[in-house]
Amino acid sequence: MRKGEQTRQEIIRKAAPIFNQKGYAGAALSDLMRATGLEKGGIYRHFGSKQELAGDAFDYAWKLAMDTRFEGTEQIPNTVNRLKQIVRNFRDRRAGVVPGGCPLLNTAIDSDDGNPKLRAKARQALGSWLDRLESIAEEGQRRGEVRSDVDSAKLATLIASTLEGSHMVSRLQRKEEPLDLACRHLEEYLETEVRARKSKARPTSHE
Amino acid sequence: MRKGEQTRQEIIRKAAPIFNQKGYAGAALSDLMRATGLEKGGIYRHFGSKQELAGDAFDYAWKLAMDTRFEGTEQIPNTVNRLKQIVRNFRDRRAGVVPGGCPLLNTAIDSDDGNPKLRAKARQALGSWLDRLESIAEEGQRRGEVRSDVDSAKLATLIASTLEGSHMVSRLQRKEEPLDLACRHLEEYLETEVRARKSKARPTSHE
DNA sequence: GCGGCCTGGGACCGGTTGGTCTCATCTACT
DNA sequence: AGTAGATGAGACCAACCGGTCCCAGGCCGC
Repeated sequence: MRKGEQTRQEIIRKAAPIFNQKGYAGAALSDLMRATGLEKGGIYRHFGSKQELAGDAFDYAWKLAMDTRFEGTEQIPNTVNRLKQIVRNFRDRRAGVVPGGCPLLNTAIDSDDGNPKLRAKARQALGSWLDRLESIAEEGQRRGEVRSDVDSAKLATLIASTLEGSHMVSRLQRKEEPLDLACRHLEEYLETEVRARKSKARPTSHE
Repeated sequence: MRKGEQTRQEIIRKAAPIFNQKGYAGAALSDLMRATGLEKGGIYRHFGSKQELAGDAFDYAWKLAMDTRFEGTEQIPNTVNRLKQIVRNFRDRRAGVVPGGCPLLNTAIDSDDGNPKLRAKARQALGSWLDRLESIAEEGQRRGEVRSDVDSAKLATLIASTLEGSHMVSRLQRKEEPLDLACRHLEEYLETEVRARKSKARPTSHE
């Protein structure tokens, strides 16, 4: 049972960039065969359908993206600084991740009309991302680092939306500026509208 | 020569939603045949290839989107108010436009890897949008309605990025909130960081 | 090291793809 | 009204689509 699972993972790894770049309909079995070096039968031994493989490939790509975006942020003590670092990670650590841009953005657009299974996965992925951002903001409120009048869920949505939108623009223009701009905008917003004013709140130790 | 052109436009009109919803690879000739009520030969009489039709369909969809987004804004005298109305239009006037969401967003993602012709069209479309926003901001600066330290090009990019990103999130979640949230965020930003303070500047007549 | 199961190759399948071509018909100009 | 050119139907095409299946060979537990 070992070798098979190994091959399965390898197929997912090799297939993920294909789906991420060409979309579900655009990624032909022949593309996946070339990328994996396997024949059709070899692939279909491990997956019931193209759809199933696409789903697993998305999960793989998204996990990688999430890990990268949150990498090295857990140990940042101040929650606002942590959010700022997550924003910066989104901008800076795009290398190493699955080629083709953000899997969430790609899959959301690709599956928006006519692929409910993949759409559900994208939706769930967005949810997991928002939840993580939201819980950081909530933690910040409990610790007095984030203003109490901030709506954590809305803040999370605003951050994700802004990053994804500017990511799309950056990719279309093939320049960093739009994404960089959005990051700086978010950082300033976090600093001026989210971070609690220094007051009677317990002194916050900076990063 | 008249009837032919008429049919051609009709094909574009009917094809645009198909391409916008299913993407280039996902839109099959058979889909276009069903939508137009024409046989393959009837379609190919007017277009040299699927690609050419897709290009024309995108142009049509984008023109419609732009017209809708700027509808009724030209006559707003104050440029900051005009920008705010454009933001609100993006949120409110999505009905009537080509189904499937923003053609720019869809085509940008769809063509990002492997369809240079469509990608160029998307890029150009983004450019035309940014230019229009930018020139409004510049007009505002000339008239003292927009702060002189605002970078018009960056402002345009920030607005477009934020709207597109939240539009994607709204479509994925199938709820208005994220887009509405982003709009309010942009409106507040325009009000507090872009609009010139009331000072010695000539008194601005409000909408 | 033997035996059985797991694995992957590749022929094969019906359907569909984007695209071409021919020809009857319809349109529009004179 | 006559006619020449514009138009659209639909048969046809090779290539390719996602998917199935069987069998030879490799892997692994005994």
